[in-house]
Amino acid sequence: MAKLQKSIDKRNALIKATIELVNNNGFHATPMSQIAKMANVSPATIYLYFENKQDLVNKTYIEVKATYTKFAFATYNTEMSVETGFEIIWKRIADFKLTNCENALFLAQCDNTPMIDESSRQEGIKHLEPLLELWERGKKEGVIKPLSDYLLYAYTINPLSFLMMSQKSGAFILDQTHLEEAYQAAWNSIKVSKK
Amino acid sequence: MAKLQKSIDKRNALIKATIELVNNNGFHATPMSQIAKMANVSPATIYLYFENKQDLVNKTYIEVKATYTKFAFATYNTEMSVETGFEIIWKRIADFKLTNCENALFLAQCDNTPMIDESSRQEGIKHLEPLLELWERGKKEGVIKPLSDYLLYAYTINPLSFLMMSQKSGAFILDQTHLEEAYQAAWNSIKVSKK
Amino acid sequence: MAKLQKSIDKRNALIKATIELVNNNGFHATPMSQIAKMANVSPATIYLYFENKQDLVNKTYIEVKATYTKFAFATYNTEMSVETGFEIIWKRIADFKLTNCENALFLAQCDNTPMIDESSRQEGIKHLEPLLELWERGKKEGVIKPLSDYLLYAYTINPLSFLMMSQKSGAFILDQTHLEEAYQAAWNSIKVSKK
Amino acid sequence: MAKLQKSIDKRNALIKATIELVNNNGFHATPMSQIAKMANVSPATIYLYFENKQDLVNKTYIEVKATYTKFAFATYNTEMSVETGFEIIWKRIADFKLTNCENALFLAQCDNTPMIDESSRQEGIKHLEPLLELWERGKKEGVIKPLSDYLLYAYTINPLSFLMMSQKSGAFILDQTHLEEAYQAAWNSIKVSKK
DNA sequence: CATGAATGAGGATTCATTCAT
DNA sequence: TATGAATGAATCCTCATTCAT
Repeated sequence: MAKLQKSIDKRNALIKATIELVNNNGFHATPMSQIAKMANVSPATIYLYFENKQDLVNKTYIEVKATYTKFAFATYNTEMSVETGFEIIWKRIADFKLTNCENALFLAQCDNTPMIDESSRQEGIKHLEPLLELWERGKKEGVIKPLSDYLLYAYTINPLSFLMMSQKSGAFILDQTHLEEAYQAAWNSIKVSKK
Repeated sequence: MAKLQKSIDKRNALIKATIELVNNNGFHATPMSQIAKMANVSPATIYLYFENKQDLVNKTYIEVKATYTKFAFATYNTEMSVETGFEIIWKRIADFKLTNCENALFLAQCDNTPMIDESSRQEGIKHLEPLLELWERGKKEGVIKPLSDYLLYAYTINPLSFLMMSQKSGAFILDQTHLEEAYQAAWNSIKVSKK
Repeated sequence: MAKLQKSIDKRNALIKATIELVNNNGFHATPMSQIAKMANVSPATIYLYFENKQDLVNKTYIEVKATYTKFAFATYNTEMSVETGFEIIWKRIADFKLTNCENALFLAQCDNTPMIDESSRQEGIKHLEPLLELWERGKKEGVIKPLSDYLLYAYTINPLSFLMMSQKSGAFILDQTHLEEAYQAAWNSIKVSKK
Repeated sequence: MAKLQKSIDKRNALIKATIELVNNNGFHATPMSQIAKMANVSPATIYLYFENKQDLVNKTYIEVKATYTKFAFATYNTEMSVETGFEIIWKRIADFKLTNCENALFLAQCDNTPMIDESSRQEGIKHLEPLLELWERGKKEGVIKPLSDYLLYAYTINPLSFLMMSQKSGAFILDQTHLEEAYQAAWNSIKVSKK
C-alpha cells in the first residue's frame, strides 16, 4: 500500500515536472534527464512508468485534459436549462484556465503544436461531449444559434485560452468585472437574440 | 543584380522551408540540415544569411508577421467609419488566415510556444497598432464596448486562429456562410447594442 | 568498489589518451572522438568525466603538473643544505623529464601555447613553491647568486625541457655523462663562485 | 612595379596577421577567414600566395626564422675571438627575442608544437650554422667546454626564450642589469674555467 | 522497483577550400 | 589578380534510451 502510494507519487511528480518544463521550454527543449531531476528520480526510472518520451507527453496531455474536463463539468447536470448550464460550464472553464494556469498552458501548447500524437489528441477531444450535447440541445430549443460547433467553440471557449496566456505573460490581469464582461461577450456571440 | 537576386531567392527559400518544416514538426524537431535540403542549399549556407537557428526562426517570425499585418491593413484607411473599418480589417485577417494557411499556422505556433525571443515577439506585436487605434476610436464614439483590448482581441481576432487550425486539421471547412456568421459573432460580441 | 575502480580507470585512460594525442597532434587537431577511441569509451562518455574539451585538457594539465612536482620533491626535505637540496631536486626533475617523456612533453606544449586556461596555468605554477623557497634560502646564505627567480629557472630547469625535446626528436641522446655535465652547467650558472 | 609592390604588401600583411593570430590563439584556433580579415584581403586571396593553411604557417615560420638569424649574425664576423663573437651573437639574439617579441613568440610556439612540417623545421635549423661553427672553434681552442651542441644551446640560447615568454606574460621585466646577469650565467655555464 | 553509468545516433555550427565573376 | 558566396566534411556536444547492479 505504502509502496503503491510511492509509485503513484513518483508518477505524479513526473507528470508535474513534465508540465512545468514543457511549459517553459517546449517539448524538444526539455531533456528527459531534466524531467527526472525535477521529479527526484533517475532518468531510467521514467521508463518504468512510461514507454518513452512521446508516451510521457501523450499521457500527460490526456491526464491534464481529463482533469480539466472533470473540473469543467463537475457542477453541471443535464437537468439545467441551456442558458444556466452554459453559464455554469463556461465559468468553471474560466476558473480552471485562469487559476490552474500551468495545466491550461500545457494544454494550449499541446493544441497548437505538432507535439502530441493524433490519437491522443482525439482521446482528449471526446471529453468535451457534455458541452457539445448542451449546444445541441440549445440549438434544438432555439436558444443557441444554429452554428457549427467549431464556431461556437471558437467564440466562447477559445477566447479564454488567449486571455489565460495574456494573463500569464503579465501583460494583463483578468479581474471579476472582466470575467463577467467576457462571459457576456461569449454568450452574446452565440445566443439567439430575443426579438 | 543577378547575384543580389539569387541571394534574395535563397533567403526566401530558407524562410519558406523553415515555415513549412516548423509547421509540421516544430522548432526543435526540424534540423537545420533538413531546412537546407528543402531550400536546395548546403547547411553551411544558412549561416551566411542567419546567425544561427534561433535567429532564423526569429527573423522568419518577424517577416511573416509583417506580411500578415501589411495584408490585414491594406484596404483600410482611417477615414472609414468604425464599423466599416472593423469589418474590412476583420475580413482581410480572415482571408489571410484561411487562405494563407501556412503562414498563419506558423504565427500561431510561435505565439503559443516558447520558440521565439521575447524581443522578436514584441517586434511582432507593434504591427497591430492600427487595429488598436480603431478600437480606441470605436470606444470613444460609443460604438464599441469599453472593454480591454485583450478582450476585444480574444473575441474577434483570436477565434479566427482556432478556426484556421480546425480547418487545417481537416475536421471542418469554413465556407462563405460560416465566414459571415463568424463575422457577425465577432461584431456582436464587441459592438454596443443599439437600444 | 569495483564500480568506482572502473570509473577511475576510465578517467585515467582518458587522461592518458589526451596526453598522447595532444603531444602528437596538438590540442585542436585532436578530436574528442579520437580520444574516446583510444580510451576505449564512447565520445559521450568523456562528458561524464569532464565538462568539455577545454576542461579535459585543463584537468589533464593540472594532474600531470601535480605528478611532476610530486615526483620532483619526493626525496627532498628542507633540512638539506642548499647545494644538496638543489642537486637532489634538479636530478629528480631531470629524471622525470627524460624518463617520463610523454608527460614532460605535454607540459611543455601547454606552457608554450594558448591551450590552457590562465587559471589552470596559475594552479600549476604554485606547485613549484619548495624550489623557490630553496632558492630564497640559498640567496640568504650567499650560496646562490641574488638573481630573479625567473633567471634561476631559465638557467637551471628550463634547459632540461629543451634537452628533453631534442631527445624526443631523436636528434640527440642524453647519457649519464651528459646529465652530469648538464647539472654542472646548471649549478655553475647560479652558484656563487667561491673565491 | 606598383603592382608588384602591392602583391608583396599583401603577402606581408598575411604573414603578419598569421603571426599575431597564431600567437594569441594557436594554429588551429585561427581561421583562415580571420587571417584574411586582419590582412584586409578576401579569404580566397590567401590561396593566391600560399598553397593552403599549412603552407602559410610553414612559410611564415621560415621567413621569421630567417629574419631572426639574419639579425642575430648581422654584427658578427668570423675574425672575432670566440668570446667576443659569442657575446656579440648572444646579445643580438637577446635583443631580438626581447624587443621583437611577436616574432620570437611565434618561433617558440612553432618549436614546441606539432604545428610545423618537419621539413620546414629542418630548413629553420640550418640558419644557425655560424653559431655552431663558433662553438666548434671555441672547443678546439679550449675556450668552450667540449659539450654537445644541444647542451650549449640549452644553457645559453634557450633560456632567452623562457625569459622572453615570462616577460610577455607580464610577470617579469628584464632590464639591462638582468640582461648582463643573464649573459654571465650563459657564458659561465659553457666557458672553460681558467685555472 | 530503482538506479547511475554508458552510449549511439544525431544536430548545430565551423572552416578550409573552391569557383564563378 | 582579387573576390565573396558557397559548400562538404568535420567537430563538439546532447540526449533518449538501455543495462548491469
